Amino acid sequence: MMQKLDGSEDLRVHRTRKSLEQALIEGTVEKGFEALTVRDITRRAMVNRSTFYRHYLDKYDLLEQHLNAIYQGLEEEGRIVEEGRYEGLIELLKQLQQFSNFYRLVLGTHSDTFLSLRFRQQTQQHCRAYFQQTFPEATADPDTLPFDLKFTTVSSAASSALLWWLEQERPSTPEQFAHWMQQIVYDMLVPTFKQKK
Amino acid sequence: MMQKLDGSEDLRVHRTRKSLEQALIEGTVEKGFEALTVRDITRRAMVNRSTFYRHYLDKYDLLEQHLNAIYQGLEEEGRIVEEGRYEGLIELLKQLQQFSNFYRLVLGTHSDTFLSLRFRQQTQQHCRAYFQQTFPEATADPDTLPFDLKFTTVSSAASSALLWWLEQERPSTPEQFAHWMQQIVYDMLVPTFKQKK
DNA sequence: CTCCCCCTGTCGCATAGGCAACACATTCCG
DNA sequence: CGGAATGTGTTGCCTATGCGACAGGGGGAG
Repeated sequence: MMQKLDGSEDLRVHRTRKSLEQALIEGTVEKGFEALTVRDITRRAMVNRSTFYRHYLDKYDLLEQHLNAIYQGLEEEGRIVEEGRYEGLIELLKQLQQFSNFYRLVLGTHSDTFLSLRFRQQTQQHCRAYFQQTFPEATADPDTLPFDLKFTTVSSAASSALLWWLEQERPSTPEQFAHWMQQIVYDMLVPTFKQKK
Repeated sequence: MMQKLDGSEDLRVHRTRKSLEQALIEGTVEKGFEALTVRDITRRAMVNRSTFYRHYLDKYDLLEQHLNAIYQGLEEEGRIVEEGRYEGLIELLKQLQQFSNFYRLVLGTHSDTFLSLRFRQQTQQHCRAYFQQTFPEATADPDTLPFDLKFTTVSSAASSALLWWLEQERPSTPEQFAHWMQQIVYDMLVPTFKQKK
């Protein structure tokens, strides 16, 4: 068996997954997510179809895992709220910007209902994890505003901000926008939690 | 042993070679061919360095094989001179156009001497093979203009035309330019060979 | 209805490619 | 000068991936 538990993957694995994600994005832009078949994806990625199934259950699973991966930088770099430290967020924005065609499809109002639903779920889930990690004390404390309430409003605001940014004609740089997002989130959180220190 | 002699490669082989060619092109554009190391190429291609050496002797070999591959469509599709049949040429032009940064470096007057020399050699070699195949009778016939003379002038003209096209600010479409090239080559060849029929 | 075509998942076997280590050359810096 | 750092080629072993075949499942046209 010998499961690899450390983060260092075999280079082949890394390359295969990246190719498939790339092919998913391009294919979705070209003919839409629902019309896209596993064969389409693997042909484009130059990966054998059987290999696809060694990594993913189906195209939905691929999408989900890809969206998960998008956020990992955020969690690793962390600490949006602290001074000037949001490299993770900037990485995320760069990824979104690079394939903005795709993510506009995923996020946008005209999107496939499945896709947009899934994306919002992912967004919320990751925001939740992030905030629980950043403010562990807030989760349990009954005196403050209910954690779930605060979390819901913040992640909703963040989603809207992202969507707004993606749909701009000439979007500002990831760095600039990251700064704005940081400010928004900061302003929302400070009144609730900051004074406790 | 069991050498694969048919054209159908293992998908992995195809993918690996494509990745390495792509990395060569991008790397050359970014930091120049001479400054580029094998490590650079393999890192960018997400291919292990040892795998590189299973396919190529060194970066020069990679370049040479890549340039060879570029022309294969020409030889397979063939028949530039015949009516409207130059799909191979169009494919070639599309490739050149897609990475015109790179090929301008390779072809251009300011290019690295090794690169430009190698490219011109390749061009001549493929032109020669092509013409020998298209006009097999001309090679031996002592009555016509010497084959080598004709071939030299034609391939030189073709190289200049290609370079001209690559250096245009707003180049015409591959289809349009292919048509022009066909006309040039046709006009050069017809007086010599066509009347023999 | 059947036939045909393309899709999905899954399998066993063959192999290309990853990894780690090697000797050796080179540059560069104290 | 000497050694750290980085590059080139090469090797042996292990494994992810390709290939081909399979059963099963829609749909579309006769």
